Amino acid sequence: MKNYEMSREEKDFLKDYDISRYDRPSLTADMAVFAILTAEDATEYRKDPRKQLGVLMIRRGTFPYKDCYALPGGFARKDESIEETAFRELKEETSLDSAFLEPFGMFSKPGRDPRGWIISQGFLALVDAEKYQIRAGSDAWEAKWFYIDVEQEEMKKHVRKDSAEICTRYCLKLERDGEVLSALVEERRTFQSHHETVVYEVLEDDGFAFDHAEIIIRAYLALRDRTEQSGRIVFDLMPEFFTLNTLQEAHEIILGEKLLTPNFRRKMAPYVIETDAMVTGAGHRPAKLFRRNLEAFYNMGN
Amino acid sequence: MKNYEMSREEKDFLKDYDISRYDRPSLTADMAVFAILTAEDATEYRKDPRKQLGVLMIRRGTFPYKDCYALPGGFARKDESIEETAFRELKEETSLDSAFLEPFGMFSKPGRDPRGWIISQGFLALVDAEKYQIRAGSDAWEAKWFYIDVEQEEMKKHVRKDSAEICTRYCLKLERDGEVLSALVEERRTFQSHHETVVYEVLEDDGFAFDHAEIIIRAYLALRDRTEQSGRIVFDLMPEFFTLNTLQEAHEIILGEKLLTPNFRRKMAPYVIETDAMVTGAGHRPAKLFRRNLEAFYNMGN
DNA sequence: ACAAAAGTGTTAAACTTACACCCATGC
DNA sequence: GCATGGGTGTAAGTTTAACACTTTTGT
Repeated sequence: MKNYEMSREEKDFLKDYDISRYDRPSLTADMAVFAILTAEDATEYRKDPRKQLGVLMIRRGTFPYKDCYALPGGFARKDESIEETAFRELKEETSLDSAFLEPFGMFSKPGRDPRGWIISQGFLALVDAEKYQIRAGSDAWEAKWFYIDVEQEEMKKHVRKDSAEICTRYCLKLERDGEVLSALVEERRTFQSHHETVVYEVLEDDGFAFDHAEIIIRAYLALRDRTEQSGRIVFDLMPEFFTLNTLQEAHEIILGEKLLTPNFRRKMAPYVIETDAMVTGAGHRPAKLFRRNLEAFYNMGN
Repeated sequence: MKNYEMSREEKDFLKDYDISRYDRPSLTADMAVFAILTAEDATEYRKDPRKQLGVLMIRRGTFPYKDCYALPGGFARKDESIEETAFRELKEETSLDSAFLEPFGMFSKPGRDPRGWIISQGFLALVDAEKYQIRAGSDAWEAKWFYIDVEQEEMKKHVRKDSAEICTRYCLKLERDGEVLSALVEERRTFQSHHETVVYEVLEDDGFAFDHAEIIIRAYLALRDRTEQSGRIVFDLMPEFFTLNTLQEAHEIILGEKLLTPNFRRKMAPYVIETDAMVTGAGHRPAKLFRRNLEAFYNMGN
């Protein structure tokens, strides 16, 4: 873009260029904000409170999907990139001003929004829930953490000579204060002449606005994928100082399986630095607090 | 979406809803189509022709960026998803009707297109070049394979107490029939309070339309990443029957390094099936032809 | 014969997995 | 004392990396 000189002719062309001749979509950013929440169970003697994955939802105060829950998000402006839209809207709607944000998918199925042609860039966002107390909603909206639970069910494998289809159903359930949202999302993974296409479809939906049930499932799968791959992403759910067991818990919650502590610690050792601080008063041996080892993060790439 | 019943009130709201009140971008899909090309060197006695990574470019016949080269791509229509746009445009502009297509990024920097607010979904596309002979262009455009070469230069690491920045410069060079396009793209990877943001900037540009130099670099990096991770993606560059050495060559070209043959073969063994066919007449020992083992591909996920 | 590429076997080092075990605290 | 979570060591199994070597062709 630097060395390109526009000719007189080209300038004239652009002056007369009317972009509104063509149909255009509206563009939005939707953020799936995850955090590790402590369940509000009765805390038994000496027993640590159970933790769970949470996702941030906003109750819609206006049509369409009034009173349904939607992901935080909003319309892009002309003078900003879509990443800037995501940051701005996150701050406006939830007062979160710093978070890990990563695009994970574009949602553009015709008919996904009853207001018209509206496409959305989905962002995966991770925050430390303790640090950010979500401001309660104004008249227009109300932000609220839901506990999220995803049940995965392998449906069927159609295998033929030169193609195959694998269907998986994800049963999504959000819950908080007696309020329950649920949905059933099907994933069809098709292999044809050896390459793969993935399609998602919402089969049932109770309480979600737009196609946000699908967006949440795909954000959750993206989070799980990234956690399996490197585990680095999980640090974005942690506060500045944390115990290795908290970190392990976060991994276990996302992956949905127990990990072996000694192995987990060895794997994480390069990414953390021990501090002198301890967590005491928990009814059992105090835990050392660690912090991120920044060097390990940026030395990865070589 | 299934179980949601619209109220009378909501229907009225939508009837009066005028989406054109807000600014809207135009939406395009741009495809970085890669293939392994055989260099047109003089073929020496008994020596296999050198191969190289190629990318498909289209010479622009109209303003803006007339006579520059752009990625194949085009505007989205109201009644299709962005994936459908990508397939349709690829077919229209290059006659490629089957390819691996994967979204790898959204490009929405303000000012990236002089015609106005135009955003683009980038797709990585891989094809077997031998199978698809690109049709020569009409008056409006001309599709052409370029040899692509990317030189990577680590610039600097600014490391401070709680943040770090790593700059890398990618020197992009496309070449074919004496025609040369080149660009210099800088990547700034910033670690702040332990999470990472990546920004790209085109520093120099000679012959590319729009921000397509950046799109090509990011597509290339996506391809390299996916190759490092699983290697499965490389099969999309292969014809139906191929030798293991061809496959290894493709890996080496993408990764930019030599691999050890015995190890490579062991790694690929589960994904390929031996056939009876052979490649003869090459002036050296004939090579067995293999084909993909479909089962291995879809069994990955469990 | 021999250059070029095709293809195999063998070993050491690195990493992963599994399990057994001890430690420190608050009630 | 003891339940609960915090924390370490060690051995077996698996994967990866490196290298040395044999085979088969066309001219």
